[in-house]
Amino acid sequence: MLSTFPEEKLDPRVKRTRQLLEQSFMDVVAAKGFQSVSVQDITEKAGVNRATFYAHFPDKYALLDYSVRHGFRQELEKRTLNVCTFSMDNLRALIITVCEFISTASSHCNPPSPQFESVMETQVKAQVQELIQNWIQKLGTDVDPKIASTAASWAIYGLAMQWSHDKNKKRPSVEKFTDQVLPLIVGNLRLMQAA
Amino acid sequence: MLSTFPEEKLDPRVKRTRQLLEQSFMDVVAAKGFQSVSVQDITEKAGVNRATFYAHFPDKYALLDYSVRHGFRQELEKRTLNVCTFSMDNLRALIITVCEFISTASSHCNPPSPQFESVMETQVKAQVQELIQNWIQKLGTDVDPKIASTAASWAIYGLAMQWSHDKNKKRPSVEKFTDQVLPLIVGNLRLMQAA
DNA sequence: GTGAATCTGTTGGATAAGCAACACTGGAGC
DNA sequence: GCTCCAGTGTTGCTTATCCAACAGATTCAC
Repeated sequence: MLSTFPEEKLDPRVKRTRQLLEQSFMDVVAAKGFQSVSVQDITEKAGVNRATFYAHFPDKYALLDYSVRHGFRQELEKRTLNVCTFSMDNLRALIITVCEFISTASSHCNPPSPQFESVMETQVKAQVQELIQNWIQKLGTDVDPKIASTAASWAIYGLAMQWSHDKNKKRPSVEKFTDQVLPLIVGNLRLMQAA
Repeated sequence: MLSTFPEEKLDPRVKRTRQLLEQSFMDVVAAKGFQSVSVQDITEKAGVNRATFYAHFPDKYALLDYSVRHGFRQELEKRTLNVCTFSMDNLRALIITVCEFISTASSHCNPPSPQFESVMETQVKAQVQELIQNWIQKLGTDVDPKIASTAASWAIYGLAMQWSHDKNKKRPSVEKFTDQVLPLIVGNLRLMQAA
């Protein structure tokens, strides 16, 4: 469930440590790129013991996973998309969120890394799919939630990816782009009646 | 000694906790003033257990003490005044530092509190005195370091206080004010030959 | 005044984080 | 090939922090 948060009633020390590691991770990845970053770099900058890192994550890939998942979830929370039902506005907001997240996230990894991009794709798509599936289920239509949400999440991610990697100086704003592709996604969902 | 820092080789957890408490303390004092702030307010905002607070400070007054002392020391470090010898420029920088510290610090306590002002006066004067005494000793003049530094620190604090509480719209800039009072302080020190 | 509520310090036991070692791996330079 | 070096995981023990509970103290409403 996307709306359940097992990390709310957590030992403050744990929350603190994860937050320090996450922040440090983003900083140091922005500075050196993901590949050349070591666990030592991360823990040193975070002021956290290296052994403590391994008590939380098996390796730096797990931290990458966690950071992306957590970061995107926070973006959803910011716009309360994690606790809402389907509407045209919410779908629109979701697409914008994905576009902006991909755009800022990939610019925060220098040099860019395939690992990084891959993890981002997996995590973001999974959460988008889960969210949309939840929307559909609450609507109670005859559309298969699993199928439709999968199609939509892939489509959204693909489009967002294309937009965020568009180097053309005439690239439309997120809002313009989203309004352009919105009908397409709705078509995927076949939920016109609920808009 | 002002240039010794017993808090450098400290358990990271201790450093972290103090920093969290200090930051939280400043935030919450800015919001509610010093008097009406409770230890609970501070620890809650800091995400630190209340029992941990008492492991570091006997009460909120001790934290006030620590915060002011530490805050002013950091301002000195920023300008490397803690590791230098006497010069006209350094004395000038010191006076400016005191003016600005008093000014910003008292504006960060709403409503203003006599307790707060009193602690600030004690801590700042003590550090200024210690620093100037150190300067004089390294010069090796025939001026009594203790006497001269005491006079100077009181004078500087008094002047800085007057400047920072000056509500007149024609109040001079810190630099102008400092240049105006600088000869006066140098007179106190009788160190003209070293300028 | 009386009770309710809130804040204060303090305690004992549970748990996370720190630290200093260790053996191991993989790459760089020679 | 070889050594050297830097990074990786892992471990046993120490220490700081958390937590729930406690008995006063203070404040406030009534």
